[in-house]
Amino acid sequence: MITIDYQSKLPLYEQIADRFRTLILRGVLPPRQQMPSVRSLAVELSINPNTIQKAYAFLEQEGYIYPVRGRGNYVADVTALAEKSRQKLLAEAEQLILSGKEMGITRSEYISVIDRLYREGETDD
Amino acid sequence: MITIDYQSKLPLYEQIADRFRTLILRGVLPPRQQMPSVRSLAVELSINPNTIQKAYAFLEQEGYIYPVRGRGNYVADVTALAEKSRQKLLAEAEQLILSGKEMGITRSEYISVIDRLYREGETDD
Amino acid sequence: MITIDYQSKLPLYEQIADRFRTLILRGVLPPRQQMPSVRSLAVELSINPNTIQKAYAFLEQEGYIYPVRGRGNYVADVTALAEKSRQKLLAEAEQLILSGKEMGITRSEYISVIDRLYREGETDD
Amino acid sequence: MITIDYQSKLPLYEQIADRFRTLILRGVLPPRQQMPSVRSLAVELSINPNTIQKAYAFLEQEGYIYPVRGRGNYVADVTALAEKSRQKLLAEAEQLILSGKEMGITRSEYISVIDRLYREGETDD
DNA sequence: GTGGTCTAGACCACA
DNA sequence: GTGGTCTAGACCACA
Repeated sequence: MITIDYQSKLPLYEQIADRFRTLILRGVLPPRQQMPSVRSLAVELSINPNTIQKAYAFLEQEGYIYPVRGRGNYVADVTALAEKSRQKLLAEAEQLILSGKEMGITRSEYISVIDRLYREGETDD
Repeated sequence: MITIDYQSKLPLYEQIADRFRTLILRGVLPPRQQMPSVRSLAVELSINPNTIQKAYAFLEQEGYIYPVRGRGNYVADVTALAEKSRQKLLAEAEQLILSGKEMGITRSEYISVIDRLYREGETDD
Repeated sequence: MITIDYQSKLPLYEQIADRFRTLILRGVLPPRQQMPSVRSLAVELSINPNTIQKAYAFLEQEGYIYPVRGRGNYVADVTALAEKSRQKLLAEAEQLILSGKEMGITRSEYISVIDRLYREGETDD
Repeated sequence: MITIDYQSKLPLYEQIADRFRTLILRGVLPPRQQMPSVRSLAVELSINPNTIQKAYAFLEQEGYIYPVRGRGNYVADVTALAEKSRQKLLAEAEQLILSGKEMGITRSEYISVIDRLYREGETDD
């Protein structure tokens, strides 16, 4: 479920938090589901429990999970967060596309990238 | 020409290198133009010459600038680098768009963003 | 393992990087082995940690070592680099031999040097 | 006769001295021939006369040229130097070949390089 | 404990 | 004046 890339420039705790954010936003981990315990995950990934703790602290602070005294952490209801995350992605894409425009990437190039990514038999639109 | 954001998580030398990369790729700093001297820029930005030095070392290593003994650093011919940078931007955009797709952003949403950014009287395509 | 020549014209960081390159290419430092920490090596060689840092930064950039967050630097798998290094040595030898030819060194002189160096009971060929 | 490579890591004065050493050792500039004047060469190469001066100072100190008060610099008789230079080249080649041996370059590889370089219709041996 | 960033400041080679 | 190297030392993030 969680994989660590030791070559990555991202710190471990951020990699872990990122991964959980995605899993939660996509509903793979649904609301009210229990998160793996800090210790079990630390063992599973062979990393320091402090690092897991730090990732969970961020997730809690952002509203992705909530702790239950003596029982562990649980996935929160993230409907609001999902919308916020969507907006953030769109804003980032806009920035990137603008940079590309300045580097000479044309409208058609972007359109064809989008068409390619949205093809594959799906009808997201 | 160069501004420093002390709030940013990016190290100073990287901010400086990033900024110069953009200026060079966009042709604001054309090939063979002399770069500001390490010391003058250090004074101008009120940061340590070592930090400028480090930024310049990266730019040199990446092929954006070249040193001339006893005279300073000069902007290199970056046609090849520009193409590489374009590819990188497209790849990043692809990643971002894919994430957006997973978060429920539709094809039309992306298309309308692109249309908006490419309108403005220009005919890049 | 590492020695510094203060008479040399080569900067310290380059001497250190050179030495490690050799040790790694020859397999004395095998892949995945931990490198001495920046600080311990600085103490051992009585030079500034920044200088070691610089040497390590080069080695990393060249692919000889890789950093692991919070744990230190480790020797990379350098099979590809070894081949590249071999090619470089051959090219340098070619240049040198050509210069020698121009200075009147004969084919037999070179052959006898090679025979002497490759004798010693070994059968590299 | 002399070309400057501004990309080279070698300082200009060393490039110039190197080039003259080669020309003198090969007899292109024979003993007692006058060297180009410092000023004329500086103009021709568009570099600072101090740099030429420095190159000539090294050449004089090594015995390749000698100054005649009020008349300029002249090529010295370099028979002895040629032998010394030959020895140096052989020693360097030996070092390089040894390194190559350690990197797995075989005797045959070296032999074939030498054969290739000494073929070309010449009979240096 | 590990590396990464940065400052202040010195000293040097080169042109 | 130009960059390059190095020291001493501080401070920080990460594991």
